[in-house]
Amino acid sequence: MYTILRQHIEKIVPLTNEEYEQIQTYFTFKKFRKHQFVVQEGNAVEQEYFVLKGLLKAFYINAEGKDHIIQFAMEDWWITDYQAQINRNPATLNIDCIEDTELLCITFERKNELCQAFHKMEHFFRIKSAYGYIALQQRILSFLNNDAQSRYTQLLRQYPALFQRVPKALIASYLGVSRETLSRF
Amino acid sequence: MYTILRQHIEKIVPLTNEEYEQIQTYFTFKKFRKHQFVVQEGNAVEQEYFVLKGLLKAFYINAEGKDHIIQFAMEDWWITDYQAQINRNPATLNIDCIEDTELLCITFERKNELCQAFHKMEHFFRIKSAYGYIALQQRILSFLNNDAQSRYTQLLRQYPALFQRVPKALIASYLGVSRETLSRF
DNA sequence: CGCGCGATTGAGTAATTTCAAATCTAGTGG
DNA sequence: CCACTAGATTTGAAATTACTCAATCGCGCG
Repeated sequence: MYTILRQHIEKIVPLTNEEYEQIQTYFTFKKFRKHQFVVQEGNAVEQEYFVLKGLLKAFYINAEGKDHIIQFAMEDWWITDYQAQINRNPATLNIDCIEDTELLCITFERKNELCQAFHKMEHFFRIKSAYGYIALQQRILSFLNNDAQSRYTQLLRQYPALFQRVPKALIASYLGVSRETLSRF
Repeated sequence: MYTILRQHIEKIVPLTNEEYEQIQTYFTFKKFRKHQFVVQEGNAVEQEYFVLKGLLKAFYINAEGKDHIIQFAMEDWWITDYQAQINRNPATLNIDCIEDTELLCITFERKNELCQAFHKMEHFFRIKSAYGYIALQQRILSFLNNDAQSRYTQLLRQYPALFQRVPKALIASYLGVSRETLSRF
């Protein structure tokens, strides 16, 4: 079922009912509760996740024990430790749930099989990756170009929904600013 | 022939001679000289570029006229203003040659046709994009996690070749540091 | 009421920027 | 061989930005 996944895919490639029927079978459903970890540093990363409902963060904990948020993911977003997954390394990131969350999960192998079986899906993921790449370029640009304050207002403009759901300390971590500095904006 | 392109693709998908023969025809060859622009802000971005030889930089010029380097590209790398290309917008980036450069060029449409005709190539570009995405995540992480100095030494470790070919002012621009600060490391 | 979490405020400190000037280097022409 | 120039790099000093640490505030919930 999961019409949210179907709609998400169909933004890029149209699907017949039969195709979607098939595609769906590559995914498994899983529920997580607030504060629960989906990926944990040091462990193998088998799956990639599509968010049906809820909110997660991916973060890195550095040598001094400080954490930096690399990515949020809410409904309609994909998330995992891609670096670890592709290279078959243990995770360097942690991913946990900021809210109760429902995910569709697909393993690296199953995703490859899916792409092999459906050229359409290979296309879909190629385009998705390209959009992801562009989004990260924009984020890098905002590091290069803007000071903390304008990164903040820019994020506020781009994802107002996030600010309703996430404590400001996490926003600060995502922007690379201390929470004190952020609260002075 | 362009064996560098073939080898580059074959790091991810094996090709028969006939396949490569075909694939090659989707690209056109073009030479640029040092300081020449490949993409210019405000213009349409038709092509994506694969570097056979030489060195380029992609940069953004902000309202105050300062420029920030988003990407370097040397042999074996792909470059264009992806944001502009995918969304059919005028370029917001500039790309110019730091050295005399030889490129293989492919238009957005031809790349799509190539991916349509060769599932293998769609796969290739999906994997390439994923690696690109990961690399940008790492770069963001180094903005979040490290101060300017350790970003510098990290880059030095990762791409020593770059430092032989690029003036330090450009490295500074890439790292988001003033050239004066960089020269004090 | 009081606890706990998130957010804010203040003060001192560290990192980086800016602007200006000095130095270095490679290439050119006399 | 030398003087000269343009570009790149370095250095100095003041100003700015953001950080850290510590304390305080505000609010919802048991």
